[in-house]
Amino acid sequence: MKHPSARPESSAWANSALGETGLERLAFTLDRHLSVSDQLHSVLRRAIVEVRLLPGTPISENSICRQFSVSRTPVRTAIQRLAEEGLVDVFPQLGSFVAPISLAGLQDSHFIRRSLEVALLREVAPKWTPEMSRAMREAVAEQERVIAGNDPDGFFHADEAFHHLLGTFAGREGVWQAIMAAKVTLTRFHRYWAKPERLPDVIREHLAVVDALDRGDVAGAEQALTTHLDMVFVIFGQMPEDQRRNLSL
Amino acid sequence: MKHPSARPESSAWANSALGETGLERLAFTLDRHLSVSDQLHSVLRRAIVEVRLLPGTPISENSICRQFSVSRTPVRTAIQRLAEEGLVDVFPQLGSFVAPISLAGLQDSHFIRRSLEVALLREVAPKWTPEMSRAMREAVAEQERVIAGNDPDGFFHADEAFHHLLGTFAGREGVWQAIMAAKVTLTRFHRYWAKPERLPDVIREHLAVVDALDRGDVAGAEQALTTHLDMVFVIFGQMPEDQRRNLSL
DNA sequence: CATTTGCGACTTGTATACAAGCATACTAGG
DNA sequence: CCTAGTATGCTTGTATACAAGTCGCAAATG
Repeated sequence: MKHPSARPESSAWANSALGETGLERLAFTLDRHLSVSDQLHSVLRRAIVEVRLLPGTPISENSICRQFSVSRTPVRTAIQRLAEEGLVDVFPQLGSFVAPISLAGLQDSHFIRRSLEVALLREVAPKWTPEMSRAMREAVAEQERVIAGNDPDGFFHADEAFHHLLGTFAGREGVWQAIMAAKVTLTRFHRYWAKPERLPDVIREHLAVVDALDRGDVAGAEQALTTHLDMVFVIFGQMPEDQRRNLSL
Repeated sequence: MKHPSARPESSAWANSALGETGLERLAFTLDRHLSVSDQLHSVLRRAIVEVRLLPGTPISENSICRQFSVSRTPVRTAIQRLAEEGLVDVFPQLGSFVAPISLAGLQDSHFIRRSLEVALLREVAPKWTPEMSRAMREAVAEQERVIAGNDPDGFFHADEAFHHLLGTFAGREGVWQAIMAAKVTLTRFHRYWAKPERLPDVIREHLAVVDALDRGDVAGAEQALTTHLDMVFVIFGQMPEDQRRNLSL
């Protein structure tokens, strides 16, 4: 057995064959005045979440050392943090690999995210104010602007900002951070298989939530938010077989 | 300024004055065949969660090195993991300290835990079976047995087992693990200020949930679970002022 | 006497060397 | 040709040395 985890033999290995580890694109000059491990953690995390590093890609400590001209210690620190977040699987004496996007993980991630966001919504609804409505509609407007610019990175950011407002309005920033941590797997999936043609629907679904809140229709808002979030499974169902193989299911 | 965090000048410092760091009781011979960092992480985590190490206690890497006769590397690894879990605050060039139990953290921890457990309950209720009922009542019976034996450690374990069943019945083990991670702050609080006289009430509240589920009364079960979990704030309100000072509020 | 300045003992961050295990490729033998 | 054993290069885990920053106390200075 190669190693305990199911590792896709797909393009991840091809990538690692031609380049160093598929990280050669991560050109990033780091500031030696700040913590090296923090910067490495940030760079690697973004690369994994944005699926520029496919699931199963080997993460060689030494390769990263050579690439950034630092010692193994801060690299190890960064990888250990990623492992703690569930983004990297470490197999002693074998290697470290970008964690797979499992169906089970996706379901757990979705369940937690949906439960917590609905709970936030229920807290916010009774205190709903016109200012909140304006702020959320502004966030949606920002999304529309970004769609026009064809900027996927910007859209994900704007989408996150919209949902973040729920946490802000509820006065529970800590809960939002927990949501962010839990929905990482979900985010990776969306980044991996996002369809631009769905973006207008996202806009509509977001507006449906705000409309219901404006009407004071708590149940309707909850329903709208739930169906919006559950769309990920519709998207998943539309994913062709060969695309699924790059995930571990 | 000593360091950026609010550190209580309470018994934590007294402890660190007389002993090494208050860790001298952590007599624990570790197995050199297993990962040293894993074992240290486990030992320290238990000590913090069970509040044998009070909030604010300094965690000196070198002290732990001397105590267990290992190098700083695995000690650092363990502490970094604890920092990632929010159990330790690390201040570069200053020191590492057992994280305070803040009121905000307590509220977030409670909110997440309650939201997720209620969500699990809603999933389980429609598929409720007599076998599930029996399993939960057995868990409660175990708690009653442990109460008689005056074993606080055992009670917390049995209590956790009861709630764990919800995750098991829902078939969402990953969600339960997230709950476990989120409710750490809550657990620390309960361990710090648990009153034996409340234990019979816990039994009753648990049974109320099971009774409602047996009746097919989903709303009632949800209500029972919510009030049970919300009891932590009643307990908090009963805590005398001088006891609160050991927490950072 | 009050203030400041420098020394020393701590802290965490980083660099490097060594130990131990696993997978693969190669070689010798059947 | 096939198989078994070995050698080599990889991986992570651990140990140790050094760098850089912070705090506190003590001594020197105004």
